[in-house]
Amino acid sequence: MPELPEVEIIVNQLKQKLTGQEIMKVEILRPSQWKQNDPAEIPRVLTGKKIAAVTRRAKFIVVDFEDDYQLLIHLRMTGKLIWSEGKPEVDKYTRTIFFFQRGSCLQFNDTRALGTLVCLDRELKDVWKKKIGLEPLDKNWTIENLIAQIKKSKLDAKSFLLDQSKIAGIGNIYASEILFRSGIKPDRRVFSLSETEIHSLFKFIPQVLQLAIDNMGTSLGDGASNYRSLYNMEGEFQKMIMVYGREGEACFKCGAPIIRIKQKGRSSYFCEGCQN
DNA sequence: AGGTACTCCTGAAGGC
DNA sequence: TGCCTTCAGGAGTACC
Repeated sequence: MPELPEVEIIVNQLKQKLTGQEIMKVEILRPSQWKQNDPAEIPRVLTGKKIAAVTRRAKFIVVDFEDDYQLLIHLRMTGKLIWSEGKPEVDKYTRTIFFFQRGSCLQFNDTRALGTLVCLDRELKDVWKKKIGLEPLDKNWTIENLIAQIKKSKLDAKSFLLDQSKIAGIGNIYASEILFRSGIKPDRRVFSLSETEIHSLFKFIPQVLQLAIDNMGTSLGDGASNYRSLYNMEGEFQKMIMVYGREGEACFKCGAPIIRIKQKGRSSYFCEGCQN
């Protein structure tokens, strides 16, 4: 499942390929994944548009066009972007294909089809960004901003980390990994955290995410949800996972069995010995 | 307005 | 073997 590190890697690769490119054709094989738009209109709207920039905000891939239109791609669970210099290798999970100059193309594949694509006009572009919280790898990641978010929340630590309106980009894998390294149990209410614990979060949130980027992301799980880069490369960070998916196995730090609990229908993994 | 439950979707895995 | 149910997850929506 792509989270901030995986999306960051894909965006950095997309920048190289897409900046300055012009869309020649769009083929939509699964219209339902285009939100807020009439999918039938999309090929006409996007054809001829030139790409000015590709960026990331939270887990969104943001494609800005020279005419101020904006394309948002969210990979959710199983979305993948695949680059081809020639003809695309279409399979049953190919949902939309973007064709560019010189015969290259970008395929959006998505097994579970939960990913979303949105085309926004000049009025709607960037409006959605107001709902997104702090970017852990940006300049606005300060202890003051984090404390401000924590003080007004009644959420438990795990739900807090997953809430994109508070902190941007963390998903289920990195939430458990961050809390383990911070020594905080996932069901702790954030307002009960000590100053030291808040400082741990402040430090480990960007540290874990950056470490995952440096290790090319996390490729975990079954074939369908397994992350791959734009060029179909696996990540390495799964080798550095401490708790996620390790229920019943021994904690690498203290040897106690890793515990799994459910919070809001999602699994959280932690070590009872190492997290308070 | 912050927090919660439900919904979308499909392959894998488990039960009988 | 095969059919059935359950599970996995992010985020938008409706609702309190």
